[in-house]
Amino acid sequence: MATEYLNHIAFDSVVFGFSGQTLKILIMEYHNTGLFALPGGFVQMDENLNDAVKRGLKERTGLDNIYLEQFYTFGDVARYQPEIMAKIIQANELEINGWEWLLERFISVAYYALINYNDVVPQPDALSDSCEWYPVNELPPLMLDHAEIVAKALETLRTNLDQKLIGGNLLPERFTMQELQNVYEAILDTKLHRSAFQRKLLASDQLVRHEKRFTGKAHKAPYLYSFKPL
Amino acid sequence: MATEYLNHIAFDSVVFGFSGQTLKILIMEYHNTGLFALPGGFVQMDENLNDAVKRGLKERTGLDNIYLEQFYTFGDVARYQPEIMAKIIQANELEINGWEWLLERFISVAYYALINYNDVVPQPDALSDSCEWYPVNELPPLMLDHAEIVAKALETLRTNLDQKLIGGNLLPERFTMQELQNVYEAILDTKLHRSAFQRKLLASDQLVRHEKRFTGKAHKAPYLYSFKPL
DNA sequence: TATTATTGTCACACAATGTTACAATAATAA
DNA sequence: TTATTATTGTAACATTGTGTGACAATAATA
Repeated sequence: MATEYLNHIAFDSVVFGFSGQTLKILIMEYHNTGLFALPGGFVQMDENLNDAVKRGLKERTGLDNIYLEQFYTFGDVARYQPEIMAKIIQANELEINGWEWLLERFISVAYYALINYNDVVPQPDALSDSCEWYPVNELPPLMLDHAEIVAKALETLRTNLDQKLIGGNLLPERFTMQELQNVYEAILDTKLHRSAFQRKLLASDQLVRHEKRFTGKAHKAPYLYSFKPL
Repeated sequence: MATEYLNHIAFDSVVFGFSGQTLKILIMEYHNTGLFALPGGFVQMDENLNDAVKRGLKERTGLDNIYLEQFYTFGDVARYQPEIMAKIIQANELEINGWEWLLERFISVAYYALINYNDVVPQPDALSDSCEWYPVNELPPLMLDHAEIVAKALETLRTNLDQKLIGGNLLPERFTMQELQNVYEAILDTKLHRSAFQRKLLASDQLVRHEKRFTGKAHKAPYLYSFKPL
């Protein structure tokens, strides 16, 4: 059991979703410990690192084909705090035998994922009570260096926003220009000019225009768009 | 001896230098094997990952305070090829006892470094014949996935070129605009327009202008510049 | 003193973006 | 049926950034 994973290597994932007007991420809480953490996991002996992360996300979200990007590897000695892992193991009333490898030092490769909020019912794992969405600026205190990991994920997401077609992965297949702008504004944490935003995205040749969406409100109905397939 | 390093974790560094008109990187060759590799190393039990990389670079270049950036972590199963490590150990006539940990699977965290070519006399280590500069587009065949690592380093370097003050780290303290443009052209592998390049860099407010450099040639002498300290 | 090669800078064209304005339109109210 | 309201799609203009070419300044040589 313990020996099927590569020692000293872990991964953590920052799973972004968009709901209401805010950017959210998935956070897990361990049984009876008050400890909050990013969903993560370990790499099997015969498994590619990237595949391990996909497997972990599938377990938490049920989704395949998730947009996923590796962004940094955290390897400070300060993240070695065996007391915390011991606490988690004890809170689950597990025999410490067979779990000693969890008490050693880990280097963690961090990924971020972008998913459609509505496609997912977050699933906790055996060690955790819950796996829930939290707005990025209302996170509970996170264990180890997980707050730093989230900060770096956000930073990377922002700098990648214009290059990779990030916006669409956080929305349903079809969306209005206003909805897309809301996603950009939530990620960048700034207001954008409606006119310039629309012009820029239409000129970028990434979008397909579809039918209008009639919401019943007393104003012009917006077109729906989708991202062109690669 | 073997137990002082974290198992399964390695690092590789792509060390960039600039000489003549070309971008070069440091490549090592192992004794009696014909194997070429990036300089790398392992992480001690009580050492930060970033510090391990700095230590490794210090051994190869003699330099402290190197500009260093982590860019990706390589974790495919395909990079597990114990025959190759066994060949290196045997070629050095070492007892296999005590080196078994080298025959296991490794995940490698990759960094790139930017250094002033003239400050360095590359030093091989105990296992290697040489540590030498190679132009980036005239590399020997590299072992494992090291060619892929170099490709990704170059890609990252290019996208980071305008944001981080990369240009200066590859040159002496003071340089001419033409020299700086040569660095940019070597990194991007394109020709740039002299006038636009000069205007852009002067407008970027990163440079300080110093005295002129008189070379003895029959034309106007260029100003010397340096990057403003952070 | 004229010549040569290179540098620093300007001028113009064109593209991208910030900013404002306005017509089109879906539902409601008169 | 028509006016009203809120929002959308797009055009217009200003500002900024970059591609391109031209030109005067200048360090050494003929």
